[in-house]
Amino acid sequence: MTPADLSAAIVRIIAALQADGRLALKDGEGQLPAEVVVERPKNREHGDWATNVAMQFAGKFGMNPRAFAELLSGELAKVDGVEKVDIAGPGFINLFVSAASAGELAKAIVEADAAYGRGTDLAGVKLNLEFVSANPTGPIHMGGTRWAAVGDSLARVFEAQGAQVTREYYFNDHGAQIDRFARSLLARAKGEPAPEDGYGGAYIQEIADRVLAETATDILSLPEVEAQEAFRAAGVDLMFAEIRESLHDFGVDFDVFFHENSLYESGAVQKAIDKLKALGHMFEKDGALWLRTTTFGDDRDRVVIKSDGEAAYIAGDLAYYLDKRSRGFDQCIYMLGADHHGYIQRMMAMCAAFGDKPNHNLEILIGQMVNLLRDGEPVRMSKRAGTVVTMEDLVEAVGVDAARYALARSSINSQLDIDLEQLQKKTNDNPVFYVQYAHARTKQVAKNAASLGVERTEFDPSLLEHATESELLAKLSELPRVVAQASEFREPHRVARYLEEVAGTYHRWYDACRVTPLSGGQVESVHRTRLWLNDAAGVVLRNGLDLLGVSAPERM
RNA sequence: GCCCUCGUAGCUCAGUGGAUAGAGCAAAGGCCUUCUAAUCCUUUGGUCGUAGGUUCGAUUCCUACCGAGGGCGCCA
Repeated sequence: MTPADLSAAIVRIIAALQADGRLALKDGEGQLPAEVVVERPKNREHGDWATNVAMQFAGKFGMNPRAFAELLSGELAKVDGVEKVDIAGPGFINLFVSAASAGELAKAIVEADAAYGRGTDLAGVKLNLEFVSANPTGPIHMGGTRWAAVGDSLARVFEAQGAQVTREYYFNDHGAQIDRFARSLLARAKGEPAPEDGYGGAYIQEIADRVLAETATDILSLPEVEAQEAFRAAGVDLMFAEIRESLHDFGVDFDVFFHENSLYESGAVQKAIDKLKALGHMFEKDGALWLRTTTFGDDRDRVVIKSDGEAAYIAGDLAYYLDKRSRGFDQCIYMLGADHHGYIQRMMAMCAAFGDKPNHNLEILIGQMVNLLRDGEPVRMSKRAGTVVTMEDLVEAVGVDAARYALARSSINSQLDIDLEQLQKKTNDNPVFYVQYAHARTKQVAKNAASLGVERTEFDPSLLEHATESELLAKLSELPRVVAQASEFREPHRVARYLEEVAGTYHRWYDACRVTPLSGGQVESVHRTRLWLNDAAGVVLRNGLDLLGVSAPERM
């Protein structure tokens, strides 16, 4: 009996009561949702599970919540595995299930193994998830690192719901930003200081040196313009290779690296503009070509082709969106930093102008900034001074697992403070180790069990009657719902928070219940049965860590 | 001025209408001749920014205000 089972039972009961006329929806009330919320009550004395379904739906049937609860509870009490049903307060229905029916879950999880926690909410959906997308002017900084961790984890969560996900990285290697990068390389190669608006830092020196070493011609003897172009071309390649390598080492591999320029070279930008013209959403003014985004809720119209004939940034976005759609993606999700929140309206307007559905075909997730601290003091970062803390710096300081976990365990709506000093000094206090240790413990317990002859040769769930076993089973039952919610709300941090709860519940169980008998003791049914529960906890911890891209070590 | 996000324990953060608001860290104390003590247990710690409103019920939804960060280009 899991909460999902109980929820389904309640839905069935309501349908049956409607069928035999004991319940009737009031006029004007639509149909009821397919599932009802069954949760662990905060106070365990209230029961194993509780639902507020009576308070929510009684009105729709023209009843008061208590009476509705009475009607439901009579039927619920007949459900197999339900031991007792209480009604409390304004109409809470509190359910008590037998240890045997609750314990069945342990075996089910072990047998489902990697499939436990997966769902079908997004079965058959083709999703495009674009994240990081930093231009190759330097290494990935903390902001990009956060999106790499969160984005990849979100992709994994979507995949766990059956979606076919393409991880995509959009970049540009031309333009003002890149010019600054190229000028900085050139200046450094000549031994000059970084340009006023350029980039500093050791990586500029490294790239400049490598460009000089790996290029046959003597770049520095070329005319200024040609030299800069040589540094741009070679420097971008080297920088981008480094970025890809950093991401790969971070456990994030993109399916598509999309080059903005390809949209211009293929004529896709012109096609997108033509399409919008045909739809009547373009107009000319002051020598420029505009998209009338105000028709679709933007607060001002947007220039697509500037009066000097050059394309504005949004021109690429128009074509890029159409390209994604033409590749068969029903949903295109963009993860952007808070400094891009002003894009949302124009992007949604663009989506609507093409006749698509904003917030469905196009979805934008805005993530807040990462603040770096050192001993509680903000670290001032400057691209020019080269004091930017990068993905590699973070990984070097705390390792991939701790870095990904620290970045993925908080809501993207919140600014995140990362204190390098603290993470370096107190790695043992990092929550990721708490979770990983719990997983390692399940493995070592299983190993010890095997060596002492405790095997999963029998399973008697009625023996899982200790309070900590009830708690552990209840917690393990939540994984499918947590993953589904993480997917629905685009919030992978829910998985991390859940794992911390699982780890705590597991540790408490471990403290109270032994899988192997004390020395000299006989191996009994309860030991063999508990091994199933131990292994089930291991499966849940491993599956959850997988969703975060964090390793599940066998021992620590 | 307008727009977005945030404001919850000393710190970092969970909690998108339910019962007595949680975790980790920090502080104080307690358990290893028994499967991993990176675990566990106890204690201390709160005007959920402020003020209204919506309702059976609000940390959660609405409004205003205060505070923090970000954004309001024919830049990319």
